[in-house]
Amino acid sequence: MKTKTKTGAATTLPLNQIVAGDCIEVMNSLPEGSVDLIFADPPYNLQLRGDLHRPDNSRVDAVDDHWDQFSSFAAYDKFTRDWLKAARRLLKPDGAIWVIGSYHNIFRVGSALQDAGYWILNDVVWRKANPMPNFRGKRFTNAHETMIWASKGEGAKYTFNYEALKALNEGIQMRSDWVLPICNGGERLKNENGDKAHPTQKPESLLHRVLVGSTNPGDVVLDPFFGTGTTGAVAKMLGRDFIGIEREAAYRKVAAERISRVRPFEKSALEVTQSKRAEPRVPFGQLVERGMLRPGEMLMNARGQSAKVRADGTLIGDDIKGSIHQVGAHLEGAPSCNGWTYWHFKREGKVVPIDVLRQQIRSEM
Amino acid sequence: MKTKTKTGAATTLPLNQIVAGDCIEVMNSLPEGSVDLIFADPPYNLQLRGDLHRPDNSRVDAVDDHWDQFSSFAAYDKFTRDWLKAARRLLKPDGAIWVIGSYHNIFRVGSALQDAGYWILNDVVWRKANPMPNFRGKRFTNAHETMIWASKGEGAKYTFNYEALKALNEGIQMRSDWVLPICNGGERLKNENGDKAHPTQKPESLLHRVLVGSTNPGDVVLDPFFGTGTTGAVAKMLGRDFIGIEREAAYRKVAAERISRVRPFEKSALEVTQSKRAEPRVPFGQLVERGMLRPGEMLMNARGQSAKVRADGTLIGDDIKGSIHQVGAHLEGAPSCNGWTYWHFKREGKVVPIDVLRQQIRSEM
DNA sequence: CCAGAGGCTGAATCCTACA
DNA sequence: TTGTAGGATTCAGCCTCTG
Repeated sequence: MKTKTKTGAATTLPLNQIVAGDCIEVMNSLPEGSVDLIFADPPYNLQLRGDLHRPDNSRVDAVDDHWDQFSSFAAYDKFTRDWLKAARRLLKPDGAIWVIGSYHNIFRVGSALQDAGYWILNDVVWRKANPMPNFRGKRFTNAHETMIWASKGEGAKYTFNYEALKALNEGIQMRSDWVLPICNGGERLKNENGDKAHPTQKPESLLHRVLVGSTNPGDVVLDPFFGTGTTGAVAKMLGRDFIGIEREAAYRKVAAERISRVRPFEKSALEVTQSKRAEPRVPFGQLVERGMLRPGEMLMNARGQSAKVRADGTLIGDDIKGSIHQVGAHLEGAPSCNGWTYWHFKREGKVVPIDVLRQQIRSEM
Repeated sequence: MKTKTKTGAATTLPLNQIVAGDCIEVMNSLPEGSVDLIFADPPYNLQLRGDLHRPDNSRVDAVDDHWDQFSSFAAYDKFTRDWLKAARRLLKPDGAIWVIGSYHNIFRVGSALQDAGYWILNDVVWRKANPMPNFRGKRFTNAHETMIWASKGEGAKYTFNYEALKALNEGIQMRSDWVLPICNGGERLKNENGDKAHPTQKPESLLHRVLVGSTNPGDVVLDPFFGTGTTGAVAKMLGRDFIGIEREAAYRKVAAERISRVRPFEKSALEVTQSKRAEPRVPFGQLVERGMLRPGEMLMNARGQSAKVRADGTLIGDDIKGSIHQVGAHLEGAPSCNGWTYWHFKREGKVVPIDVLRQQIRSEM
């Protein structure tokens, strides 16, 4: 994939590769507006507690000193603003971002997202089916993490495969709280010592839902904090291209091996339940032009009211003329109306919705 | 209750009263370090655009009240910082605060809490059992709100009634996600016209859990955005003292009447029992997300017919696609079909019903 | 009196292609 | 760019009404 930029940034995307380096520098080297989705699991243990260090590495001693506390948050905020800015430059106009975090950092991230111009679409709670208990009994079991899903800005388009997510949820629209188990068992990557390879490896089920819901096959998904590469592994399974950025060589190695073992799902299984909005538009007038309905013929609604079809594909009722939608909305006193399901015609004694005729035309297209 | 202050602020706490006025001014007039718990439900700054209609064309009654209008994030942030500062002054050294919000405002609130020196103990998610759906199918159902629980500062003491909460939760450690119904039915307060008295009344079950968990009988609980007084009503029931602050006379009136009707300490029957469904619903799609079945894998029925699993948890057969139940019903020519027992998959040469996988998921929940 | 159908409603940043 | 118009879109709980 090649792209021209005026900034002199690299013109080639390192698709399905893990790039070594600092994510801000790497993102700034990639072409503007070239990525469909960013999934980010940023670090949050940046000196927020315990031994506090200022950016210049001098130690902060007073733990309850407001100024020092603020300065450490300030360092984290700067880091957050910087990578979010670089990420936003990379996104296509209709791209989107997901960021995951816990109460330590998610409020900083959410505020920075809004300040950077992103437009929050949902916050989604990952409700862990099997979290670690709070052993000391001093707080609630920390049983969830928070994800923020945002478009590039107010009014920007974004991908949302509503029907696919509804199908994943047995026909009920997907909610903002997702119950999924944490990553353990065979999915949890181990290093040579048998220790876990990464402290916060995310489950593939989480990424599956994110990618099915907010990308399409062939989309480019970038993860600036790649870690052990869950994003890349699931992207490969689902026929999406990924770009991973990771500073630590050890993580890159584990991730590369992991992804090389992934077998993509076959292409036909990636086709997903489509929305009706994706169907081609059929003007009602075509039904008249094609002789499926005759000018002068009467259509009926469920209440027995009727309107007459005119040669130009409009309807005329007692006191109104207009499109099938307009006349229906008028009769119902409603702000809008789907004329296709509202109006019916008679054939061989049966009352049939005109949508049947639209389906017939679509099947011939 | 009398308290000395060096600021010249009032020396008497208006216990079990609803104070009229701006919450910042009122809080600054009260003695420093005099309150055990603050529960705050501040304006969410929703920024709604046009009207929204349900698919049946009825109009959604939006929260368009003047008190939720802010000109910018900066204005909202200043408001937040100001009331959080006044609140912190009021808290005893071992006091704590709860703030509830949605993604529109909670990230601003959380950052401001941290910047003001509060120490976040947990974020707690209220998972609504019956949220309003997303009518246009453009986002996830907004099915939760977030509460932040914070102590006065790092290392500060706070009240946490671990055992009481564990008892409330049928002997299991209370988690950071609470499933509770929204406030409707007889609990929802109405005005003379029969309209809801307040657009965002919180359920008593929510406050019950907060107060049982983080206060003791006789503690002073302050609510700076009192509204119709859920905090006061539950505090009275539970033998805590409350202080309400509310600008709007209409809300104060409704709240005062409500609280006067409350009889303290009928401890039973308040907590809405967790509808612990014996058999929680498991969407078939979860088997795919969790890697128990691969997209592209074939399922078989008893007659040897098969269908292919897709990435969104639907099946595709020779001439039909849909849920496991729909495709099964189609193949049988039956009006319905239990796909869980109808479909089988192969593992290690054996043919196993997919219901085995559902049982596995349920055992982990 | 009970069962079932039908109506109403809830903190919501809720459309988009084409002229 | 902006305006117009096609037409797609909902879950759970409680209340009222009807048979």
